[in-house]
Amino acid sequence: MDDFIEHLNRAIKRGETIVFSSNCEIDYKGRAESHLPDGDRIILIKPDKTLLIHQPFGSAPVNYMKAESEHSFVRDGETLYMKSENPALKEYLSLKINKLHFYNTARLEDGKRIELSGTEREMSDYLYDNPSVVEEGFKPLSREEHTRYGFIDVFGHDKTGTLVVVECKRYRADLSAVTQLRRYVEKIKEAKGITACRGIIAAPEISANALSMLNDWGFSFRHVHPPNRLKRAQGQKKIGEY
Amino acid sequence: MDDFIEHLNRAIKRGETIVFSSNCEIDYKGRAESHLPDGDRIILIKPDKTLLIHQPFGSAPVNYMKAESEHSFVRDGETLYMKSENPALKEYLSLKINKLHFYNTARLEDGKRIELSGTEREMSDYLYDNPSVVEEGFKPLSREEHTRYGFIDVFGHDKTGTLVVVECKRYRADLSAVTQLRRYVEKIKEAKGITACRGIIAAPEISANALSMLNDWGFSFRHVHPPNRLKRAQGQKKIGEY
DNA sequence: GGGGAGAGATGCCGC
DNA sequence: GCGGCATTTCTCCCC
Repeated sequence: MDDFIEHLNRAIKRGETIVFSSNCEIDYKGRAESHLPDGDRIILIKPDKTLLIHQPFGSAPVNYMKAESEHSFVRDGETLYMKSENPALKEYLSLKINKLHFYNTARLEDGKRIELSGTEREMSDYLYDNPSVVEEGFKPLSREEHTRYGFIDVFGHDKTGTLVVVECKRYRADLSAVTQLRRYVEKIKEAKGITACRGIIAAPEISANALSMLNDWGFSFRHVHPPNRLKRAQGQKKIGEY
Repeated sequence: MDDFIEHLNRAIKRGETIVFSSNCEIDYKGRAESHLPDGDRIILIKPDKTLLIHQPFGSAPVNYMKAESEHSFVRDGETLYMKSENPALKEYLSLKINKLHFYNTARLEDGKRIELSGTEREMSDYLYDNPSVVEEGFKPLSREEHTRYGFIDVFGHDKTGTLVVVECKRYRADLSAVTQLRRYVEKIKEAKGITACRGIIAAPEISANALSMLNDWGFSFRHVHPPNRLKRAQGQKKIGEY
């Protein structure tokens, strides 16, 4: 066991990535507090000292520690533990390893960042560049306009000169999207000292309750889909072509 | 390579958990669209057919597929791919494996669920059971009261009989917490046909802008910490005791 | 580092 | 399934 401990602690120090699977129990204390009784899990320690613990189901880690934490394998009698702490964040985690199923360490290198398309940001760019999609005669003035009470996706005026706030959602707009829009419209009215300012939600869908709230407050809904405009290298295979 | 493909495809079918590391390129198309150039990553396939792909930094997976997806290893000439699809969600992912660093498969069993303490729910329970923490003379009427415009954490009346809506936040309350509170207060006034209803944010902290907005609307802030009341088995070691 | 908001958010609970 | 919302949210961007 001591050789194993020594090997893994050295791998951590070297900045290697460590994956192992074990039957374990987990205690965590920090922003919240948790206990997880024994079961089989996958544990991942990254070079940036992020720790992730996954159960064999679900997308989200059941426990984790943020980057810049400190991890070490220690023994207490015949029992093996992995202890993690992040003193700066006052977060602590203890993993009691009942049985080790497998482990691997490797020096991994990855300097690339994901290119993502179909975001809300692209949607507001699209509306800024194609204002008639919002409505005939719409003239955009700014994107991502920052106010002290939040920032506005697209801001402009309609064909009559009335100011318009557009809030984009890439999926279904909900109640909070409507209250968010309302907050911006009120703030614009206050800041400009005017009483007329329209509000528009631009999204592919809106929930029934959100639509009803939207109508109550005199705002309107515009059916818009987020664009997909990911540029791929010439000749590269597209998904589904295999 | 064919033996490897056969081995992993069988492991998937058997409901084993698969972890491997490789230099790879990733394309995804579904709710959004993404491309990630070559780099070293960790890939995890769970028995519930969740797929997670991690770069050697950060907490969140760079790409993933939800549970109930279909995964298979295939070769195209001398190149190895892992393809995933979720027809129901119209999501597709392709992983081109340039070099395999290591892999493991194992049958993992875990029926336990995490016990978590320090949540907002516990905080509203605490205020419901200890109303004087909200303010002297506060009488709670309900918790998690569901309205068509959202549900209210704690609802009651003060010592003068005026209705009170309490919105809890386990960490720092922000602008959206205040607009959320406002939505409830307005809805209560409308539903009950009254003009007097107070609003209180109960949280350990509140941002300066949120506090200013809170004051603008005549609401108030109550400094409250979320309780930590995780019950541990008698005699079990607490964290930090090692 | 705080503030504000999006996310391919995920997960939970209620209807 | 949708709806509404918390999350040890995480991540990004801007001040």
